Amino acid sequence: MSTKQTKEKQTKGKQKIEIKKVESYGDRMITFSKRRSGIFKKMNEISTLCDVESAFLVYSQAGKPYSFSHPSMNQVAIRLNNPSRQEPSAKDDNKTMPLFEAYKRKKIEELMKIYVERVDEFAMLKEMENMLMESIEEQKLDNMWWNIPLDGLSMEDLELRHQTVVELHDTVAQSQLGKDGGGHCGCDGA
Amino acid sequence: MSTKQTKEKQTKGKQKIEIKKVESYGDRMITFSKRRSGIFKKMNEISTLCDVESAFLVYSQAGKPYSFSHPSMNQVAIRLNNPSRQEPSAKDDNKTMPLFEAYKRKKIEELMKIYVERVDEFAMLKEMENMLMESIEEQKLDNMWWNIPLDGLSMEDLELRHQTVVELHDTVAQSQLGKDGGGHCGCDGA
DNA sequence: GGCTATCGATAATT
DNA sequence: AATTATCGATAGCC
Repeated sequence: MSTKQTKEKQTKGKQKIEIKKVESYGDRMITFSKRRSGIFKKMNEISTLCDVESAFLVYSQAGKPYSFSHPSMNQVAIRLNNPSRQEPSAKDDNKTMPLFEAYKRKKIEELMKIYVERVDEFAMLKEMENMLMESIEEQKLDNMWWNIPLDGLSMEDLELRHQTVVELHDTVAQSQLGKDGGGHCGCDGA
Repeated sequence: MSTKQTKEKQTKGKQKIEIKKVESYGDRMITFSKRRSGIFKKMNEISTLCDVESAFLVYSQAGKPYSFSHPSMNQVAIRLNNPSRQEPSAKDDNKTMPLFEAYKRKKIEELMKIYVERVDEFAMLKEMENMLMESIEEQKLDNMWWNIPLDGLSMEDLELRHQTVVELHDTVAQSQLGKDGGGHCGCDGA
């Protein structure tokens, strides 16, 4: 490596930046992507080095959740599917959306509550629940997912949850029709 | 760079380490403390630079939680979703709760993934779907609310959807069970 | 908790 | 996405 001569730098390298919102949408996405990776890596490192459980969540403006958790490394970045179409903030960056979103979520929460109650009446739910809990015993969830408040849930989350309820409902209903009802509730203990 | 060591360095500086559990308890605590600070800082930076919500949670082995969450509109959403604790003051210390909710939500994401898979394994969904469609054909299932993008929805639309869902499930429940909901399982805790 | 040398992360550039 | 040069984070020490 002795081609000294004109040591013109190819790049300025990393320059110091002010910590404030990156105005350019494209640059912001690039920064987000890179730093997200960096934080994932650091999360993994601190979890391993220090033998601790850790979780890291980022919600993009679109409500798209990225998450990391160490004890279950199988999913470094859970990405619930995204319509991936128009971007809400390429030019428009005001803060009215969050408020509206929050209000919508509240409404949806009410909706889900009633919805789930209806499904709950099918009563075979417990069977599913048991199967579920077996599958994820390590998670030690003391709350059923449908009892957990939906604050901040993205539309994608909601749709997925709803879809699951529908599927569950379908399955339960079929089992009741095709065979015996087995109409015991048994929804007591966790 | 060059392999000359004429000058005595005061320290060896940062040395490369293998990413595995730090065996010494004291060192592990130091590493934990330092890196935790570093991650907090990076979380704050990515939140500011990229205008996203973020949360970071670590449970030490002793079960002590350390958490970070970027403020901003998260508070608003939480408050809207918890009418019982509504307060105009933004000084509230409920920073931890949203974080816990976020952590739970992340767990739920994992759970849901497995859950959906399990339910899917039952594989009789399609058939039931058809029956469902027949039962409530008049409800126009192809307009089910979860298929409609909620972006520009008005509150009136939401109410309408809400009502539709309730009616839909009443109908389904009655057609399958021949009875309206009177008592249910008591699974719906707080 | 602070310091220093070095490693690792990343802004700028291709 | 890949490279480079620099900045920022931190291992080792006190």
